[in-house]
Amino acid sequence: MKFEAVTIKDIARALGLSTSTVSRALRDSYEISPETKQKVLEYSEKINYRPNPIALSLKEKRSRSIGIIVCEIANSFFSQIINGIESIAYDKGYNVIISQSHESYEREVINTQYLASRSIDGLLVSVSSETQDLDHLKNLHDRGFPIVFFDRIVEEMQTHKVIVDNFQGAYDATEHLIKSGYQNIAALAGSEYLSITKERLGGYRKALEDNGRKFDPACIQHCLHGGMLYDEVENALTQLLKLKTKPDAILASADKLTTNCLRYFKKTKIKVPDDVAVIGFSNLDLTDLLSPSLSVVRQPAYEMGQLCTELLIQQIESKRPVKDFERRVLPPQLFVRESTEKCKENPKN
Amino acid sequence: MKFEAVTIKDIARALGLSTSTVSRALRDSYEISPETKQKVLEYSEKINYRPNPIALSLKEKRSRSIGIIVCEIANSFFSQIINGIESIAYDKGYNVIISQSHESYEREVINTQYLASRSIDGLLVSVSSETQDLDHLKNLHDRGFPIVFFDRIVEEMQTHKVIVDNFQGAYDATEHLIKSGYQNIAALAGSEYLSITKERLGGYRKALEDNGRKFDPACIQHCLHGGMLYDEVENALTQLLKLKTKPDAILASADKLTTNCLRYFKKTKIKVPDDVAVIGFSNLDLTDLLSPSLSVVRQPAYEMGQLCTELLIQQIESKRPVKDFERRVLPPQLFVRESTEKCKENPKN
DNA sequence: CTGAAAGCGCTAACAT
DNA sequence: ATGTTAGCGCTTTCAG
Repeated sequence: MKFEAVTIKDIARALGLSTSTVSRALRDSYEISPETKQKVLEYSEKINYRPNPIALSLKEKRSRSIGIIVCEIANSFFSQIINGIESIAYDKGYNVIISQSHESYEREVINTQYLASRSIDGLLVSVSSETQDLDHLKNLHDRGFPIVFFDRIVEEMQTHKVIVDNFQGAYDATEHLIKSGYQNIAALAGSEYLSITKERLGGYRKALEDNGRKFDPACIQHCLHGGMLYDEVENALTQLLKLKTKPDAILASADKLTTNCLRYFKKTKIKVPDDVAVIGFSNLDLTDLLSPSLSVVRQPAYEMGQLCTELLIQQIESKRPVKDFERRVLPPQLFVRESTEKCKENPKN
Repeated sequence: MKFEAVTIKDIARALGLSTSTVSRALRDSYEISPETKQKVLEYSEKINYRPNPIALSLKEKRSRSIGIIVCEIANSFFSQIINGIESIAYDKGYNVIISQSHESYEREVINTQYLASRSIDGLLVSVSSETQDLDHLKNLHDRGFPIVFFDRIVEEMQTHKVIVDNFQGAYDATEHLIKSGYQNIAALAGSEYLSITKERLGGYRKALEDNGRKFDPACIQHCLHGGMLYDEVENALTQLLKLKTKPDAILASADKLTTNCLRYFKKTKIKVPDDVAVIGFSNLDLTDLLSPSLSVVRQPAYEMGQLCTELLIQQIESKRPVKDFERRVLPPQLFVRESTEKCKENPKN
């Protein structure tokens, strides 16, 4: 069942004008007499005329839509990012087409190709946990297709990039743990391939070293699927808790890692923060409701979404090829709550 | 910076053929000789030819994209619904364009018009809390535009509708509270305009009456924004707690109502479930992590998304106008957890 | 000031 | 088996 819309031709026929006159009248061209304009405007208003954007796209060779590739929209951080993206996109007359990789490299490739073939004007990408090979993106990029990376970026490609200062976020969190008196701080990290993982572990390590602690790689466990699967988190934590120097604090470096970490501790009746403290990167809106309330490093997700969209649209609309790519680094925020508070018997040192 | 893609014309020129021959070869038409096909296929493979979907859309008068209108994607229920929608849409070669009303009627109207003008082939709608006037949707629907409602439906329009059995969900939750020994069960409800609110309150009332309790309208408070604003929830609860028969249990009828309700109790140091029990409609993935863990009525969101998308695409692709509209009602699931467990001193009766 | 015609990429009816 | 042409809706020269 097709939905037949009114066209410029219908207006022309009804008013005894040519399509070009109608077109010009609608765009308020100076070449059209006021009376004709008046007539055209009135009539198209009456029949509720709307230009066909597809015809426009064909002509202008642009679709006014942008694609987004994220791992999962059912994730606070990404849904907040998407809110930011949409707010700018709609303002500028673009619509957005969202696709999810579910942390699968294969799906990321398929989605990229699908989006690219759907005539989007540009792409906002946060790569999947599994992604190592970047040909699917490089191909597009090499042909001049606008791509902006956010959050999980890729150093090998020259594009705009928007991230949070992951190093600093992890540094602050780790230092907070140290200052609160925790001795053995382990890291529950995401995929080793991800930029964010490397950056966060970098900050973790530096904070330890700056505070005279020794950095031990054994205190790091990676979860390839970024904590999306409960089992990988359980395995990782089991490993960590088996260490000779048993951790008394965990730094979880992503949303799902953090929540699945809490889930594991709840399941195994390990008390937070009495037995082990937990701080995580998280944009959950509910961290205050958990019990104990959760200490987190929070990212300005909405702003990140806005910023990368602005950069992308700017590039799409730029007259000449963009050569100067920006790397915008936003500050994370540390929220200290109960999950990293030493119990009263052992006050902070 | 435009991104110039390869067209059928380039292939034709390179191979000394006409565009129609190339077009036919690509679509494997029987009229084309095997040799020509071979050549065309090879060459287009080589230069990585992709048909321009916009040109196709213009020709076929369909865009192979569907629009979604929801209040908020940063809401578990809706992000799960969207996952379900995407899974089917991508399978069938459609892409989805999501827009958020943020519970504002005005934005819903703007988004509807925007989407409609972007040549989508159909629309999946869950109306905003504020929506009463339906002209923006009726206009489209009257012109034969495919619309499917889900979750927050609208009785005045003859379309496919996919919902959960809200009446039953609320009935079960209320009965569970009664059976657990709670005496004064109040309802924290969403906007009075919404179908789901009416259905859920219907179930609440019936369960009370079936169990010999009297139904008191004073025990219901509505939040126009569905709990999106903390203040409206705080006000509503303050009212409820002032009642002469102070509630010992709350039935919250939506995700945000539930979480903001917990937030209020946490803030005011009201103990759940000792001072007051809480059960809510919620699709949060974290209800088990809350403390006390939260009893909920959960909706099969993913399946709802899949189902409404199937119905929509079926209607879009139907040869003749669809007259028989379906109303699919999926079962909700009750999960009993700690937030509605009477403390040990007063065991269940 | 207005109209005719071409063209965006593709398909299909109509030649040949 | 292949080519020519028209047309999808719209804008934009180019001609009056």
